[in-house]
Order: sequence, then C-alpha cells, then structure tokens
Amino acid sequence: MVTVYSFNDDGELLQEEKDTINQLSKMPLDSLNLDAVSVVTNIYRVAQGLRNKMEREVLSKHGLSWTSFSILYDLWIWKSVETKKLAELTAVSKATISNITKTLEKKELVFRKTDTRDRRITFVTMTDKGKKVMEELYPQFHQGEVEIVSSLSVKEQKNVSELLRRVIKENQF
Amino acid sequence: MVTVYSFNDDGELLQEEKDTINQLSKMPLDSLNLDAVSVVTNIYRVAQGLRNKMEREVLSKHGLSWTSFSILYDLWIWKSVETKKLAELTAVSKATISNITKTLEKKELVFRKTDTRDRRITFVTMTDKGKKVMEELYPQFHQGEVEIVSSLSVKEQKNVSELLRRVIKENQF
DNA sequence: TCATAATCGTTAGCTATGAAACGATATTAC
DNA sequence: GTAATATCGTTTCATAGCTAACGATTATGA
Repeated sequence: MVTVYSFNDDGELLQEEKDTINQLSKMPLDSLNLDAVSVVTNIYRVAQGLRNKMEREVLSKHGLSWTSFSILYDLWIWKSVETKKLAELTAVSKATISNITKTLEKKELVFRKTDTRDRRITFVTMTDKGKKVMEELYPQFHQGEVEIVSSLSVKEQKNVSELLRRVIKENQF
Repeated sequence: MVTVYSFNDDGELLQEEKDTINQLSKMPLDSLNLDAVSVVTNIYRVAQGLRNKMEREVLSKHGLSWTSFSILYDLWIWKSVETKKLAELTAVSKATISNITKTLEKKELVFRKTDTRDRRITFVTMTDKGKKVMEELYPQFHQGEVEIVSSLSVKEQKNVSELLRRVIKENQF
C-alpha cells in the first residue's frame, strides 16, 4: 500500500513532479487538478497509516494481518458465515478467503464445517480462543481509531465523514 | 485491502455490530466513538475504491499493480534512483523493491545497473518503453483521480485535504 | 595492515491476493 | 432419469509484501 505522489511540508506537490507531468504527459498545460491529487493522496496516506499502525501496535500481538482481523470481526458479529458470504462481506476473492481461513484455522481461531444439506457450502465459525482474541484486541483497535482522528473536532469528524460518504456513494465504492 | 465495519445506507454502523461490541468487548457501555469509526472507515473505503478503480480501469492495460505504477512514477520523476532510495520513497521494504523491479525489468519497463564506484549500490532506470507507458497511463490515472472526487466542490476538496493533512501531521503518517 | 563493522541488494520462507482451472455437488432441462 | 449446466470451495500459479539471513562490498579502527 503505497502512495504515488510526494508532497513538501506545506502539502504541495513537488516542483519536479509538476514539471515532469507538464512536460512529458500528453496533457494540456494547467490541466492538472492539484486539489483532486491532494484529496486522493491524503486519503490514501491516512488509510495506509491507519492500517500500518493497527498491524504494528495491535494486530501483531497475535500475528494477525488486517484482513485476518477483518474476517475475525465479521465472524465475531455474525457467529457463523459461509465462505462465499465472507468473500462478499470483505470484498476479496474466494481464493483469498480460502487461504486466510486456512491460516486462521491453523491458529485455532476459527474452524470450518461443511454444510450437511448442501455439501458445496462451507461454514466458518469462531472458536472460543478466537472470541477471547477479539475481546482482547477490539478495544485496542478502537482506541487506535480514536487516536488517529483525535486532532479533529467532533464537528470536523462529522464533516469529513459526510463528504467522504458522498464520494463513496457517487463512485459506488 | 479490506474494511472492518459494515454500514447501512444512512452511513450508520449496523445494529448487530453495536450490540456485539457493547456486549462482548470489555468496554464500558457508550464508550464506542461512532464518529471516529465512521471517519476512519470512510477514509479506508475511499482509498480501497481508488486503488481498485485504478488497477481495474487504468493499470491493468499494462498488467501493472498499484505499487509497480508508483515505482514507475518515481522513476519517471527522478530518472534514475538507487533501490535503497526507492524503498524510502515508496515506504516498502527493500526486499519488495527487489522483487518488483525484477518484475518491471522482465516487462522491459526499467533496467538495473550496478554503480561502478560502489558496487553495493544498484541504480534503477526507466527504459524508453517505460516512459511511453507512463506517458500513456498517467493522464488516465489523473483523470480517474479527478472523477473520484468530482462530487465535491473545489472548496470541499480543499477542506477535506486540509483536515486530512492535519491527521497526517499529528500521526506522522 | 588487516580484522571487524557497517552497508547494500538479493534470496528464502512465509502470508496475502487474484485469475483461472479443477473437483465435487446440486439444479435444471428435456 | 439422466445429461447438461450452475454453484461452491480449493488448488495452482503468478505477483506483492514482510522479516531475517546471506553474500558481496566498502568503511573503520587499532
């Protein structure tokens, strides 16, 4: 997870980048939308920082990746979920789900069980050990979320959320 | 790249999630900061959407991943870069840089050359083919960035950027 | 001088990720 | 009732990503 552009301390695109883009890409001069660049880069950078912080400060305690934690969270909420449904919930391929649940099973945090009526379907369920891990990690995870946005007032938080929600809706993300 | 929480159409955390969190995590009731959850999740979701959109609509034309493109971009701007410097610029491990530049070299988009004076150092340089690819892809990439935030006014874009810049600064992301 | 330490890139071994192929199972069509 | 089709999860093969170990090279220090 890597950002494309570089910025200086004032949040401005570096001059070298402006120069290269203007000179080498077949774009009309001044067609570069610096505000758009700034928005998407800052969003991406915060997302990356969020993920890194969590993996480093919280999830590493149990050797979990971001996606593993996300799947554990879903199982925590929904108790038992088909792998197909897990793939939809987390928006990763079923092959990835297959691999990750295999890893989680190795750690004894979840177990898989074939449906008795339709043997094509596999349910994934959290073990007691998995529940204990979530009960330990979730509060720390949430604490991390709070810390990250703590420099924004509640009003500003609501404001950012609202604007990003519009972006999500318009793009059907 | 996966989000943890689920929201309903109004941008609210699902009731099942609130219930589970309140009941099962050792957190005092009402200690869940829903605004913080909403901000970080929306940020993460936009970042994920951005990356997916680009990989699907732009980068796949040349079989490039987000990170490959990011490295190509850096080489486009800086012409020739040591692998060590590339690792710092993109904030991934030098092992990853080694693998990705190997792949890019296979595609004949870059080449590697050992420094003559200090043979421990390797410079990565973009080929003409690599330049052509960037000149083709970059305008499309930028177009994608503009599209994504097009539902926000310029004022709103500046606003979001400014607030996120504060988050980045405070967290040293 | 020449052994030790520091630096740099690659390799090894692991998980994550997706596309495509595959095998098992269930459903549909005729 | 059986052949064709659809569905589901896993496997395979590729890239991405990390840490740690390694090999080559350069710098240091006594």
